[in-house]
Amino acid sequence: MAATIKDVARTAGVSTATVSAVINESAYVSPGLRARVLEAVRDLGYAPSQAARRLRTGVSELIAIVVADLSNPFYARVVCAAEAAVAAWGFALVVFNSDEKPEAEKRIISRVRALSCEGLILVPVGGAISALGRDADSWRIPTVLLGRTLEGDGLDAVTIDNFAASYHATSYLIDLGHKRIGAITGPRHLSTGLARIEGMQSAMSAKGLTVEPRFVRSGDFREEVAYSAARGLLEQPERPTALYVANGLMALGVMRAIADIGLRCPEDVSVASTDNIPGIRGLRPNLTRTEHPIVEMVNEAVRLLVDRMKRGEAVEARHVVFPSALVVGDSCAPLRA
Amino acid sequence: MAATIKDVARTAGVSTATVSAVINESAYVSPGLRARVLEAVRDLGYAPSQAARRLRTGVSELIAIVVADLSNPFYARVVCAAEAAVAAWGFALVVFNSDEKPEAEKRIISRVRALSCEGLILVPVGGAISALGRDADSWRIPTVLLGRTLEGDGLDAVTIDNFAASYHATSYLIDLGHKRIGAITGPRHLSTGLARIEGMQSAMSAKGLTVEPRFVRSGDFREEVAYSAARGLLEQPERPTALYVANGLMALGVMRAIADIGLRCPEDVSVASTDNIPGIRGLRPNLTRTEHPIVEMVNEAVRLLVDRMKRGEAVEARHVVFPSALVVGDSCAPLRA
DNA sequence: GAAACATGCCTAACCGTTTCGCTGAACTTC
DNA sequence: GAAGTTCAGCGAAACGGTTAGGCATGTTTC
Repeated sequence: MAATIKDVARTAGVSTATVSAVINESAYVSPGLRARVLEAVRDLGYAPSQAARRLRTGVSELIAIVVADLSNPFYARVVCAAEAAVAAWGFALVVFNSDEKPEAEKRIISRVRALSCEGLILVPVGGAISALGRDADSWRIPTVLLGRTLEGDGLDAVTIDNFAASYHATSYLIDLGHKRIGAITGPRHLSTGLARIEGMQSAMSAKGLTVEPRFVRSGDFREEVAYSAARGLLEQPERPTALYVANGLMALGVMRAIADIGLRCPEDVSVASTDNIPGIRGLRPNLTRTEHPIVEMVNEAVRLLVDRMKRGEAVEARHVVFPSALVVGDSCAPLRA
Repeated sequence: MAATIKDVARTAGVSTATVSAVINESAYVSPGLRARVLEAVRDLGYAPSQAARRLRTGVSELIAIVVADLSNPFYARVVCAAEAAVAAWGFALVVFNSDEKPEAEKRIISRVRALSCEGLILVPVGGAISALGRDADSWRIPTVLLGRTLEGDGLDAVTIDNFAASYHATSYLIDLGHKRIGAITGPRHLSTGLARIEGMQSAMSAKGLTVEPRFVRSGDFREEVAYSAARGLLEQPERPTALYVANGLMALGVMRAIADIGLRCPEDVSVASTDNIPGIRGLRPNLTRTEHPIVEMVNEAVRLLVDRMKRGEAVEARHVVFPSALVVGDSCAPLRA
């Protein structure tokens, strides 16, 4: 078995209290003993049992993150950033994938509670609210929503301005002279999906244009469906001259579809999209897209979460919105007369 | 504070042992008492403390994964697959990123132990052995190595045949007539890095060719260094006509470098690489590469790990090697005379 | 020089479970 | 009806830490 504090105490010839004091630097210990203790710790490869410490002090050093689609490189980056952010606060990160399934999300959240995680970072898919427990008596794990919001939840949230992101990307296409602009959207039932649709439509009507339904296909934020949708869209007799794609993963599919059909980007069709995933920089042409400050978002989310963990339900729910920046590549060309 | 098992016992007028028996269904309890206990549980809103349970039973339902570079989409996929595999066995996954730093890896491993994770999936960077404790008396967490191996560790491992992968990719280039073949390699101190170098060299010498040192640059398996290395390599007065790149992330950088220099792939330079990351399919030209069966590998790793957790050190260390498949794209062209 | 205080470490109680061994009652068996 | 068997339920000892309180020392203060 692993070494315990008693083994260390015995080896160093001191009491467990002294070992504890050395480990936690919670009391003065003379240099001599201190050195002996540290040596014993090293020799035995001792690491304090988190379970015991938690039982006594009430702190588990676990924060859970539940993402909606771990196979999406965007969320993989989120997890990467979260691991770093959480580690900086002294926590370890438990990762779950709800795979966009509300039932899975519910199951996961009760599991998170059973594991006595101290906090929860949640990219919600919709099944969450009831699972989190809105009843007054049932205890809620401190939670921060990431990327997407829920209606009337009273939870802290960190998002980006999705409306502005798609508005800008679409405006950019319009300013290049495009009028027949199509879209591969995300699901309407997600706050991100909806806001990006609305942002695009707003940009269009602001310039007196309309979005033709036949130029719009709804995707699921994943690559394969977007690929087929793009093929369907672009193989019509009359096709849009530009496309707004609601996320990066779908943009990969769209670019592949364009190439497979034998069209050229940007000569035949301009493409702009939202969100940043690794691999998108490898695309040729270089995709014009709005990028999200993932690391900053996640850091802020963890900051809010840790604060909430400390202060409990006392504080009002906070909602931090990050701006996204338009990164101009060469996937968009002016409309040819 | 939350109710404890003692509160429940007192309320129901039974002992804590009985409450425990009811909760866990670990022993027969007469219907009458059982009902009283359940009622008390409901009234008090009692939920067992996982921490106490963990301390007592030693089961944490936690498996840790430590990857060498979480920002590499390849490992992000590994984590994704691991989450699913581990969940299927009833565990939750704690994710750590050693960021290719041996000291970080050491620190993380003692943390894994402190969290009383029951198993460890490790993509080692080298600092691991001592941290895992090779002394007979110090307790080792059940561990399976993934992707990379360590010398004489006696640990279970799941890898791919890196030698064969680079051998095949290189042979493919040679068969197209290329003779001046360059390489962007991984670090020699990693088993993957070394095996891929050796596989390439073997393929070359098997066909009577030699690898010219000036055509080789060593990378770090990341994009940026590979980008610069490729520029350096290809901007020489005399440049290689084909390039073997030791992983997918570096391939993204290389393709970007080729485009930025103004060369064309495959007309001016052919490229083949190893390993699969999402986003690589979006590349144009479509990259010729060897792909790894990530999901199968990870599933096998988890299977080995769970088995090891059950059987202890009794079993001999097992090493499972997966083959990789050459996926031919259009990033390689026959050498022009 | 005795009282008061500071220092440095130890002893032991406690956190909330699970679980082993035990008790006494009820039920068989001859 | 005494001895042996079951069996539901209990008491208490772990599990591995933290920490309040205590106890020898050594040092200051009048």
